[in-house]
Amino acid sequence: MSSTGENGAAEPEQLAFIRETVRRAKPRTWRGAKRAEHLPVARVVVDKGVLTIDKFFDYEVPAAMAEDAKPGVRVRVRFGARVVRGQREGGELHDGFIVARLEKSDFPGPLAPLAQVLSPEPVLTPQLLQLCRTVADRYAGTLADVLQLAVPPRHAKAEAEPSPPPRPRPPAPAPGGWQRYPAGPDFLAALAGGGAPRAVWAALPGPGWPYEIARAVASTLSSGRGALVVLPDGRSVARVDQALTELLGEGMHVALEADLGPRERYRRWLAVSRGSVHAVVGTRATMFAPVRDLGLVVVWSDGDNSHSDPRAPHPHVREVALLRAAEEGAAVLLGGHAVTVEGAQLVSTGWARPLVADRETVRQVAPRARTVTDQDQHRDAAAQAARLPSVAWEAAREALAAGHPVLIQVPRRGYVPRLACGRCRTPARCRRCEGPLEAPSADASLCCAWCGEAENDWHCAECGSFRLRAQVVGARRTAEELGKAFPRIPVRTSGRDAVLATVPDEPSLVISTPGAEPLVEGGSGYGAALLLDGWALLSRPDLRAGEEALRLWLAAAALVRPSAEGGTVVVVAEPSARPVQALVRWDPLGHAGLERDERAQLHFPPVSRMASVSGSPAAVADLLGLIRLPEGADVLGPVPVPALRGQEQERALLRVPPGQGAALAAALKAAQIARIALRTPEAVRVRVDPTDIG
DNA sequence: AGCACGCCGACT
DNA sequence: GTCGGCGTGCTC
Repeated sequence: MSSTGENGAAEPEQLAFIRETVRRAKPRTWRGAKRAEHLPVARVVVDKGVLTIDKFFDYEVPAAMAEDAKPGVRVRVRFGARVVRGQREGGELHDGFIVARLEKSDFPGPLAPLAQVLSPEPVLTPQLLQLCRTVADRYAGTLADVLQLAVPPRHAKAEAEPSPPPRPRPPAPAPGGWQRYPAGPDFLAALAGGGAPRAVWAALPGPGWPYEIARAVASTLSSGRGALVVLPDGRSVARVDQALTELLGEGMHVALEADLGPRERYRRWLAVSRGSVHAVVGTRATMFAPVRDLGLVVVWSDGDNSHSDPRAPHPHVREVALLRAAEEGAAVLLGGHAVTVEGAQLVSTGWARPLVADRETVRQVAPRARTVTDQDQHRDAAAQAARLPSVAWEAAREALAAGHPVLIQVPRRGYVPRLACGRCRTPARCRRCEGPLEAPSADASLCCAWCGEAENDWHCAECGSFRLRAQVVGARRTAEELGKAFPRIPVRTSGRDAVLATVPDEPSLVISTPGAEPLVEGGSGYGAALLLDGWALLSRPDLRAGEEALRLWLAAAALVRPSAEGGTVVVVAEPSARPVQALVRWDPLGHAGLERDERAQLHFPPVSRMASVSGSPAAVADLLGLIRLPEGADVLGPVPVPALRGQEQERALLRVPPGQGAALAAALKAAQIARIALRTPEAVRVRVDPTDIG
């Protein structure tokens, strides 16, 4: 029954036909069929998350499947059968993977036979299974859920194609741009020598970082091991893909972009799984790519939210990388222009070494950064028309006069508080529930976006001012206003729906939301960057607001020419704020270290570990009543949170001291299982490492 | 989740 | 006696 997977030379049409037949045909029941003589039991992970709560199920291997039913292959099994008049009947067909072949089962009852081996391709390797198990445990999730993230859907045509033969290992590359980092050449040498160094890398500004990543990959390949690079978006994947092709030529690596289409994606994934390719670059799902003999894991810009998977149990690429490196003995390179608090934590515990340039090099390569508050006098009439502080206006004018484009970063609408104090920028909040205030129409009175309570005589809780400042001005209107202020200078915008890849190196205004900044053609960089409305980023009600603001600023500033070539960054924000200071000094590691120390004192993650539990008040209370928390755990809340689909919602945060993260996850999982057994109807959502802690 | 088995009250 | 209430437990 392995027709679709045989390496035969069937024509495409024929394969399509076979696939259709397989899908429609009702698999045999195999009742009374001969069973396999050797290892007649297949242990199966059934793809049915919640209700089977992470148990394996044993099935009998019919003799006809003895060859194909290897560990790692996809199978279909009947599950939930009942006995009618002494005979087993029915049971729903479910997909699953064989995890082991056994001589006998420890299940006391009679085993049902496997219904079907979908394909003889062993896609779930022992290492991948182990990784998924570890990730599921880390996030209090089920193995089946993680498998769905880790193993791409099968594509029969792609599977029928042979993968190319493996290429010989390349020679170790020269250090190149790594020479700019004192510890860089040694790091590469360790990779080439088969070692597993671990580093947190504060990448210098400029277009070099994809090439540094490519050299780290090439060094690892030269040791005969494989490498994995995970980036937050398709644009950065394309840049590293390009750098790898330049350094290693075609065929040494594959890129797993999201927009490939299922067939090409699976074809490339199979090339990795079959060992024909040893280097992979891609977005978050790439973290699970079954690279053989893994020597290096690279995560670029680990503070980027795209590294957090939106699907349960929400694993984060950085955490999977660390778990995987530990399991497979691989090196780790956690890089970005910014450094996350988690990165600083790895450095402070000594688990990873910092990979940073010395101050002198940073001064040479980084643009000059200036700060300005937006209350500064708009002396210049043109600057006033553009709503720009005059310092920013001057910087833009100089860069344009020198013949270079100017980048203007504008926070995305909806990313920031809707209304804030006109004097001190403190977000306007509801007096009853702390929700954000909003003005439904231009002249209507204020009301709370969460609880709807009207607010008729607002004044600032911090400074007492009665003046409100409206929402951040979006990219579109900024473009219009700047266009008037700089007549005859082309204005281009790049944003979520229409991202510009590059702009020419000529005078123009490039207005962009964070993450959509175009590169300047020729790799030379912008003459200046204006980072507008910094107050809005800094005042977000989020634990990570400062870290995130700095990350977005550094990403934009990294595209600007060095100060020696006149490159200037102007950030419109309170000059004394810590992220603003870190931008001026270009000291991301120092900033992350300070944030880490502060979080440690406040018992916040990542030093402590947290999980959130949310759902109806009754369901949350129920789970909190059942859970047996580890020593030293705190329960914060529950507190009401904005209603979901009209249902009242609460959320509690659970917090454990360092080293108790695994115990917390285990306790959460046990409590979830207990709840299902008690058949409490309403679901609770459990999230380890919640991202939106106010 | 479904869907069986199991141990106590009012019916033909 | 026995039909059926849904509490409890299982699904290989």
